[in-house]
Amino acid sequence: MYNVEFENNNALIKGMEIFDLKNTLDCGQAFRWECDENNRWYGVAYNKYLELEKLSDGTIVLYNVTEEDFNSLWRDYFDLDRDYNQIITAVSGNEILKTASEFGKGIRVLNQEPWETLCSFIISQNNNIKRIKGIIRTLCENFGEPIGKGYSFPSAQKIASLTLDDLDILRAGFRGKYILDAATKVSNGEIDLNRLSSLNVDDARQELMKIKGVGPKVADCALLFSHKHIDAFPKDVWIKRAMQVLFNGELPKEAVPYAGIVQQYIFFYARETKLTIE
DNA sequence: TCCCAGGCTCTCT
DNA sequence: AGAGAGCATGGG
Repeated sequence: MYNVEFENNNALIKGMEIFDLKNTLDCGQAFRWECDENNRWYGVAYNKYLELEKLSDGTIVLYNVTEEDFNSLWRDYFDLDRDYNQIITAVSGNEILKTASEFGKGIRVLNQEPWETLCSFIISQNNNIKRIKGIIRTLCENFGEPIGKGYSFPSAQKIASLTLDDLDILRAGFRGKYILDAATKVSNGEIDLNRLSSLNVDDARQELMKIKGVGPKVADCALLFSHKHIDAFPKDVWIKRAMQVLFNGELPKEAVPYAGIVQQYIFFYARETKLTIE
């Protein structure tokens, strides 16, 4: 499927056909990756700074990573061991899914840090991606720790120690109180994020919805993007529109086993083609 | 200027 | 259970 070579402190991923950096890192599932003028992506995840790049021969280079970090962190973060070709083939029995998945081919669903993901998607509600990124950047710059050319995402404990006034700097509006409630419940153990991947998706969703400002959409994003629940299917305004226009409101049966992955293809397809109801 | 954004809470039927 | 207003703020 792919193989990895370690050379000069870099990890070279070869033969990884399905891995488009832009479509993966800038498709709205993560908000903190940036690309420099040399087409090199950089960011922080799980308190580690990383730079990465796709070479012209298709090799993906992760710069300055140990074999240990690659195997214990980045391999899972980038979902490298999932066979996306198999999924695309399986859903292509439906013509529209074939089109959407070919269009978004190269997207990988990341396995992100649970608290960061939950907090980020709380911020995302009734908001646009540009402003979501701005709020999260301000949050990290003010309350996280510098790492490389970036910042760590502040822990739930750290945020729980702040007041609503402290969060004014974020300009997050009504979401401020939701961020604090989430931080409090996560840091005092009322919600155990590490347990969610072992629960069924409905129980896990209910657990997250104990937090103020967390409804089904935000919960499903957290479950899909940081708890390996590919059976979660977040329904935002784009997906609702696309489902109506493309599928008459019902997800094709081919997609059900891979609902979360397919959701990303549909979301990407809908946004990139500026899908509207006509 | 106005409408909208990876929604949710609260209230009223 | 379901519908609808209100919400903070800034992007387009």
